[in-house]
Amino acid sequence: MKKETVFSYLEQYNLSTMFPDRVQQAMQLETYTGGNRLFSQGEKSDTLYLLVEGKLKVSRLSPEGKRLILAFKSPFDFVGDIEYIRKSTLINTVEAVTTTTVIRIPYEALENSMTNNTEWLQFLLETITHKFELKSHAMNFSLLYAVDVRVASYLLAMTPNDTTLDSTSLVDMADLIGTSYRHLNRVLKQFEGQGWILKKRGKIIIINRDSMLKQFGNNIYE
Amino acid sequence: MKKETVFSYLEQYNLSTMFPDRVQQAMQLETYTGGNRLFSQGEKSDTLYLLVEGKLKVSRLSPEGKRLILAFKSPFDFVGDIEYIRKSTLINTVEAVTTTTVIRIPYEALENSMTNNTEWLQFLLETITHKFELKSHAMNFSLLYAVDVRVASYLLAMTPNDTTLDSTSLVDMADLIGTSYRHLNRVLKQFEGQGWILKKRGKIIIINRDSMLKQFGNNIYE
DNA sequence: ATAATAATGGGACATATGTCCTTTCGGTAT
DNA sequence: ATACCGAAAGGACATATGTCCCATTATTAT
Repeated sequence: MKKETVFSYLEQYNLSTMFPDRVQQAMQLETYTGGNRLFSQGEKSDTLYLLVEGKLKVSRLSPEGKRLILAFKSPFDFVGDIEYIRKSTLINTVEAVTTTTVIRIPYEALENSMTNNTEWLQFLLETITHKFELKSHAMNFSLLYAVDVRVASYLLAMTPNDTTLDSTSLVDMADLIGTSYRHLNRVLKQFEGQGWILKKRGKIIIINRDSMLKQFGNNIYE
Repeated sequence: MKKETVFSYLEQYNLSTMFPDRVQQAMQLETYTGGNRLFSQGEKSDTLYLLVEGKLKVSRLSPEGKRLILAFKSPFDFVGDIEYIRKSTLINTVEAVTTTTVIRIPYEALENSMTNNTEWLQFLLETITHKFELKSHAMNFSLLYAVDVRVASYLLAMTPNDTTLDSTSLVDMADLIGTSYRHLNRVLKQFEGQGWILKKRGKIIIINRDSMLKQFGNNIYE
């Protein structure tokens, strides 16, 4: 793999012209291996993260100790942006799922040069608005549909090209969907009975995508 | 009641200096009586609304025809902001609950003068980030807690000072909480049995706020 | 290979919630 | 007052989902 730099990543996303040199110099690449935390909920926040390689898991522990997985993030997503704007402590816990590279952008570097940069503000606005819509959609979806629909939706969404879903523990999947591990298992068993999927030691293979789509309609993407 | 003007409302919220005269002149006050729609989901969007008097109900119909109530809005909330930024069609339906006054701000008026106004962009950013957090919180809440907790939370949140909740139809309340009318009734009955509330012709009177708080803890505000 | 251990799957039961439909109640017209 | 009507409440039942715990399968150490 070629040696990437902050600059080359920024170029890749057409962001290199938006940040003045001074700001770019404050950015640092950092790599986390699977399972490691970038930060934990409740901590003080001083860095904006731009995910450029790998996959992140955003979760949150309720006061009762129940874990909710709020999102999986893929490259070009930001984390820490909400906290940056609201100047609040970190709301969620974020950990690397696979080996992951992020660009760390200290809030401090942004405060001086960027708070009056309209291009940057517009960019942030679009980013966060998009996040809001995703969240809205997720919420509507989970209020509207029962677990089986959500499971199907998840499976279809996570395998746009491929047919095999791996590296996702079922426990995480349950926490993302917002159900219990037990019930997820029940639903998957049922899907297997329908001949839609195959379960094999954690991996799930979609063997009849069309039937699932037919059964659960177009709910996946709205 | 004194005759309010766009300007006087803007003053009231410290917004008068942010908008140049030209933009302020494009703004119009409009009043809707209870039950009337400001707009419906799917329509083309060309106006930003700033709610200054009254109460709005934001709802959405799923493809299957099930209605979700997404929020009640009170003065100083915006509607149409997401659509403004994303340049999308209207996502939700918004109607007046009580007699309601809004300031209509045509997107067109903003496009010329405001897209490079950093104060405005920062303001919007904060507004939408706040919306995101509210939505996040609502979603976590409904994934985490069962209907009874949500009902209690709703009751407590809607009566910060007062002890009586009226003018909210139970049907709407059910749709907001994300449950069926039938089940809401069941839960309210149970609350009545506990001596926490009294139901009387649609109105609900909280008669034992402390017990409810004790039972359902601090979940209401996080 | 065998035993020990951890991860995964599933049975049994309790409960929460939804659907459908009937009953009750308060208001209104006659 | 009586009869009627629509809204609100509630009964009965089916189903979805959660909890607890035991069985099964894979993984590791010996």
